[in-house]
Amino acid sequence: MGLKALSKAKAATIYEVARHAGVSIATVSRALRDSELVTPATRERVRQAVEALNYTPNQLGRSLAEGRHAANGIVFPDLTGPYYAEVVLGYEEAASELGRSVLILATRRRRDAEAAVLDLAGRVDGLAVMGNTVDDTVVAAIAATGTPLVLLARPPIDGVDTIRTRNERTAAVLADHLVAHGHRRVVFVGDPTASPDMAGRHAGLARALRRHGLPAPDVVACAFDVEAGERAAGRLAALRPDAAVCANDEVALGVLLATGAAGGRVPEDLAVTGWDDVLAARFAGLTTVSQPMRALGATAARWLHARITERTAGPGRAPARRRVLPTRLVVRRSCGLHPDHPPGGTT
Amino acid sequence: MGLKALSKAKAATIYEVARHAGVSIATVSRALRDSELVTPATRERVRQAVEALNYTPNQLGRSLAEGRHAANGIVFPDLTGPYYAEVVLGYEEAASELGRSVLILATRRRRDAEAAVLDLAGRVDGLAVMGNTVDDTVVAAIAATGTPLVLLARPPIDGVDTIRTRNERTAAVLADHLVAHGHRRVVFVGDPTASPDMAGRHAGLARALRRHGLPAPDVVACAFDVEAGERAAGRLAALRPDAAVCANDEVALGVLLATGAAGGRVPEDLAVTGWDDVLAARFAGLTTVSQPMRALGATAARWLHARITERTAGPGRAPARRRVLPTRLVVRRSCGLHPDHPPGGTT
DNA sequence: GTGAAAGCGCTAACAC
DNA sequence: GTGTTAGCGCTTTCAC
Repeated sequence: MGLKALSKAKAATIYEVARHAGVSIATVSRALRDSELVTPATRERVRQAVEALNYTPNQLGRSLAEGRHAANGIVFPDLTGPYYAEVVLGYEEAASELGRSVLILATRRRRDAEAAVLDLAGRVDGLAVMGNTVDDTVVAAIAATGTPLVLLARPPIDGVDTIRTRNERTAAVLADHLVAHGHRRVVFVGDPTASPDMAGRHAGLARALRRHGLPAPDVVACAFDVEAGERAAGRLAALRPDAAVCANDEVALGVLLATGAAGGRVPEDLAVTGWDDVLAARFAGLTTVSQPMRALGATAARWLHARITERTAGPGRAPARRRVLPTRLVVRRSCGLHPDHPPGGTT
Repeated sequence: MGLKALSKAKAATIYEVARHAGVSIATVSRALRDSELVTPATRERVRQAVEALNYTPNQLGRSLAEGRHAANGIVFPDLTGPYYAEVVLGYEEAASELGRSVLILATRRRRDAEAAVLDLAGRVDGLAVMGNTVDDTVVAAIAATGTPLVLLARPPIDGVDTIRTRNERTAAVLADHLVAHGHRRVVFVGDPTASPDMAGRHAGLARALRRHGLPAPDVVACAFDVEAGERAAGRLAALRPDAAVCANDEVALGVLLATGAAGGRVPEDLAVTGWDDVLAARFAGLTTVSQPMRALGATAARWLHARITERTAGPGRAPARRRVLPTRLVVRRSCGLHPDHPPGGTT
């Protein structure tokens, strides 16, 4: 409404294209999509008008008329570290192959995560929600509106699809491995209450130790980054453990760093393991667990697509799906010296 | 149109809320936003109706009416490795603080990147486009529609805001450092033509070497991941260099791995440097360059916001902005042994 | 094959 | 303070 209205370039609309081409907006719309119902000559006129006016259809108008967003959302806590980035990447890749845009939302560092997620839900046809972001009431509210949802790495909710990665069982395998190395005093470094994944890792560890007749692991609570791991190392050392099973690789790398700085040797004085198999784990010789993060995201996108299309075309709603993706122990030298895994090996 | 229409939960609209609350849709709309223009009693009735119907406003309708998307887009090649993830994170954080959703688009592995970017442009109020994604004609076409744009890590285009990180100058500093270590035969591992960033790193290196009276660096072309670096190591060794300046950390880590596997020692037999300062660089003792990736993304989001708001409120269009963010050499042991930087130091 | 017109869900004048 | 109504840009019957 100011003076220099000219300076505000205004995107062309379908009306201007229609006028420029001497046809109706319906014809323009058809020429841009229906293909076969328009004369080649007309189509060409429209094409030229589009070109001349540098026209790009406004997706809002289109989506509103079509009753769909052609977009999916994904909610995750953060994007630091490769874990979430990989999941998002897998999701984006699969979604865009299915012709859908992707909206992202990081909840960490956000006071109004709940409102943001609800808002996001109003902008998409389907939504993936990761572990530690918003609580079940929010998820349930969204599900109740009919928006297809898939839960990633979090406990199932009635009627909602869920995909997780194997935590308990692989944690138990890891524990068996540590026990085979002769480690007896095992400590869990991380916060079992912070997310379902963490709870599962801790539970699997405890279960396996008990099976071996060993006491439950002490827990050194800490956040999930390298610095937290470094800080936790002191409290950890006070417990005089044989092995530190860390909640993820970042924490394990922090423990590695701090232990080295304090003159301790890994694995001779302390075995250390992580989770995720980030790139740095390879260079630190860290024993860890690799997860199919890309597949997690891609599966979510495909399931959502199925749900979205079944809403309009399908014979009704299929029952909620559940899937647990396998994880794999990656043995390197930080868990103890192996004859068959020479130190420095990078698997 | 099927039989079981019931099974297709339909999101409530503002009309149903209005009917349920016994008011008009305008009142509902106001109660949901205007605040002060509605009686507390009315507001409460509306609130209850919203709750009862589990109503979430459809953002399409809202945005169409308001003439804005309240969303920003960002286009990047990929999300593997921390580089882009960090940029995207910084962007998302800043954008969501400004009340905008974020749409992402990865162009790698996409045959129709151009169409996808144009489509994205129609879904947002502003768009950030990173280095190696689509070419200038696409960018120019979008700019011509009036959609605010900011270019990241790519050469400026007339009238479009651009933010880059310092490549040439820091590459020269790195080169000086290598020369000070006594290295004379320096090879660039990477593809200078692959992106503006890479071109700048190569150019800065060449310039500094020339200044020292040394020949221009040989180039071992390679892609940008660890495996590419490992494969490049053979061709690299054939050149018998003193130092390998790698295009990024992934490549450098690949060279490190392959050199070690072949029995070579770093830095005694070969100095190696990277770029980006990924987490693994710290554990590999890799000399590298750290970039303010988060700030890159955040700045982009803020500039876009300013452009978007000036479109409707401002006194006209401000001239295109340019910014180069500083980068910093991170010296570790892979570039040569320092008295003041003991091997194993992690800066 | 093409045009006219009715919405899609919402906001914002403009009345009352 | 609240209701009516005219769009926002597009798709899609329904006529011609």
